[in-house]
Amino acid sequence: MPELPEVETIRRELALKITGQRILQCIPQRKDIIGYPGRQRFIENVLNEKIIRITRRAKYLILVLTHKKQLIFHLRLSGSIYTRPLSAHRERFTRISFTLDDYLLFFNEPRALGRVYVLQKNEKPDILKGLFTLGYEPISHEFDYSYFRNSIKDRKAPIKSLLLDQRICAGVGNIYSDEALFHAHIRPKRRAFRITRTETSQLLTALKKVLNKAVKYAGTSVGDYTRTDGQDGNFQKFLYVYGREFEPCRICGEKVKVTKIGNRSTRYCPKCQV
DNA sequence: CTTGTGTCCTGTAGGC
DNA sequence: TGCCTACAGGACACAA
Repeated sequence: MPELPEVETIRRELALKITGQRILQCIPQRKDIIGYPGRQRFIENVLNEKIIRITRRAKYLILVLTHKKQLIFHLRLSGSIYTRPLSAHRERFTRISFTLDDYLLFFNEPRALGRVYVLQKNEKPDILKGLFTLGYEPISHEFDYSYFRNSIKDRKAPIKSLLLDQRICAGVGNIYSDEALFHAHIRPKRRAFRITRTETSQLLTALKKVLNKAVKYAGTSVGDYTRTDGQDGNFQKFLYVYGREFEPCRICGEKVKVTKIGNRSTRYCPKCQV
């Protein structure tokens, strides 16, 4: 499940290889992989453009092309992006591939929910409105106490749901929301308006710490995520609750519990988190 | 506007 | 062994 740290890791690794490369060919293997525009226009817009730089916004990976076009990937649940030698063959779950000057670029997505988009300069299609309504990223300096406090203080939704809300915490997903709540000693079902100022500040710190550390360790490899070279990330060694249901809490030994919040499985320690 | 629920999609794990 | 169901996950549509 690629969240901010995983996408950032992919961005860094990809940037070293494909910055400056030209897109010579593009082969969508599944019609629904292209989110915008239609298949024909997508291919026309991308062909023969050069990759100027690679950026990231929340969980969106953005290749900035010549003419200020943007080639945007969203990996959703199980997407991965790889470079391969030009001689390589497409893989089982390759949904779209690009031939560059020196590499093939594969977008693999077993669940087929990931999408790729290409935008002309200043284009903001409705289908990508998630990208244009993002809040601040918790690792940014704009994501400070007053921003966070104001975003949650009058809300009665469970705090976990607000951490997953991309309009508030851009880039946070299921792994890091559970981990941050653990480190802040807050139960995920707590109604946001019941979180005290002190706890808000603990949660803010925990979010920043967990995400920065996960970036440093090249993300968390559980399930489908691997890096662009096929190596695993390393943050899974530092998980306290995610993926540890029924195991003893690393702090107090209590059995880690799992529950559902808004259809999302959620792990927490009933003793460490209040 | 807010909140909660269902849907998309498909491989895999678990039950029988 | 093999079939069936539930589940995982992020984003979004939709209802109340």
